[in-house]
Amino acid sequence: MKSFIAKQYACPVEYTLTLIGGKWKPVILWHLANDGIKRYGEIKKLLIGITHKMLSQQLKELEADGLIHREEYHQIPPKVEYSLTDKGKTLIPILQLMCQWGQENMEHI
Amino acid sequence: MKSFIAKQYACPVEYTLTLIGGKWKPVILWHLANDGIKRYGEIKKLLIGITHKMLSQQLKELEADGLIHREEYHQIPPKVEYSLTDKGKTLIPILQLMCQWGQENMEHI
DNA sequence: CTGCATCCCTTTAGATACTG
DNA sequence: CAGTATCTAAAGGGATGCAG
Repeated sequence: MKSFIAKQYACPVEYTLTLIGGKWKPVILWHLANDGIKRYGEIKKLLIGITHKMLSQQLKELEADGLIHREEYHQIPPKVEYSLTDKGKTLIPILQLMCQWGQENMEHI
Repeated sequence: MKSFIAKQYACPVEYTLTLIGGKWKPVILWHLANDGIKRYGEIKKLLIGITHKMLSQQLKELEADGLIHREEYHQIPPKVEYSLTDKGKTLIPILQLMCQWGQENMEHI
């Protein structure tokens, strides 16, 4: 999942999934898509069960892939806000489709 | 990724990704969507680099999740054919969207 | 040809502690 | 409040051999 390493993809779907796949990334993107700008701490409260380390890591990767924007305010205490970039916003239809499909199918578990 | 274990999902997207996420599943589904019925060996030839173990595992999980159908012919040598179920076919739009998004964005790497 | 089991190594993620 | 580093436990995936 190290986005900066050159890699060969057999299929574009595989590439897309390296950017938005995984346990946390889609949920992070989903919240930013719905709520716009969010602070680090706010995101952490929304993602029940995520560890501090994981959230930092995921946000860092999403930023490196140009999907989210990181705005840092140099204050004490620090304050950092995250939001979707234009590229990130183009993923919303995909997230919506997956969300819809999940809702329609997961109830039969 | 053990699909038969009860699990809580914070978001339907997460559930969807446990079914179609990962390195191989979307590609397998993609090929079955395009070509219809395929034999085990044919799929293996299409997925460059996949190991024997991985393919068996992924196919088994996809079958357990009701996304693909497994038709076994009791012959010597054995012959097994795989195809999408109706449920599996409902995923095609999602795969198409992800494929399209990947094509439009991965060229800028 | 297709599938399962085992061994083993690599990768990933959780817990904890520390910095600005 | 936000982020980093380290250590460790657990999961993932490759290679190989055996079975129907």
